[in-house]
Amino acid sequence: MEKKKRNTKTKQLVMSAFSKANAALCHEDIERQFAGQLDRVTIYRILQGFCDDGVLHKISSEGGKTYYALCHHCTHEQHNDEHLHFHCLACNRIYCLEVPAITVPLPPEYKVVAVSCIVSGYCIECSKTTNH
Amino acid sequence: MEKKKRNTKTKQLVMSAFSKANAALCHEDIERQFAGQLDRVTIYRILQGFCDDGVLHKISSEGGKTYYALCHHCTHEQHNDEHLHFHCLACNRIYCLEVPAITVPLPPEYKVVAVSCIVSGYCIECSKTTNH
DNA sequence: GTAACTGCAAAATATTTGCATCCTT
DNA sequence: AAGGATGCAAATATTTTGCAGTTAC
Repeated sequence: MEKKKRNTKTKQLVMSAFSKANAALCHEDIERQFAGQLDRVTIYRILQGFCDDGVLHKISSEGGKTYYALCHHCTHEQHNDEHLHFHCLACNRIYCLEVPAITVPLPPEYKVVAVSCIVSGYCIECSKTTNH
Repeated sequence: MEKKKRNTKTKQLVMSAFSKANAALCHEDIERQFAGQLDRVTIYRILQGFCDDGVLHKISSEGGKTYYALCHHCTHEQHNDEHLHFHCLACNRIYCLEVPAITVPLPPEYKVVAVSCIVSGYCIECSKTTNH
């Protein structure tokens, strides 16, 4: 039997950060944003809990850091993580790309379960304002 | 000016592990393989050094662990990390795929610098022997 | 001989666990 | 009231830094 989850003020705070951010956030981001307000350990647990609920999904950045992003297309049963992520090297934001999932041309003997993909470069806004 | 690197016995040991493995290895893998022989800190430094030299490249697995793999197509100047990696969920090996780099269909305003991609599933060997 | 490399100690970070208390339902 | 959630302390794990002794060149 699964634990019944509760809708606490603390969770709402964390969720609000994601709603506003419109980008993936890491533990450190949350901790900084709610410094003095939220305990470090609680944040770990809430982030993990949201992942278990299918509300957030984990993204391991190229640098090895773990980020979390809202799941817009995921359900509790099925994580739809096939979508790509973009990491802007200028503004350093990581967010989900709304492009169709890529298909990798592999020999048919392979059984593909998931594809995790991060494109890095310069996002639309940063391409305009910087000279990359 | 760049530091002159030396070809030490310790580095040769670590390199031999990669040559034999034919797969990506993490710090823990190396540490286990040479337990009592090599210092943990030395391994960290050698792995980082090999990356700086362009001999190894880093792979951040979906689980957030950092793996290292031999660069067969990379030079010191240019890391060719665009190639994909495969993570077998049965034998747990991570290795480079020899398939052409994927192209992600993004709006032209994006400037793409690199693509990091891990396909997970069941490799050819494990697809045969297990019933996935 | 010189400078890079190594190993040990220790510091700095990051993550997890236990438990008493608090708060949602 | 019951049980999940939180905060604090502490344990554990991971990575980095400093430094003295060692070794490749």
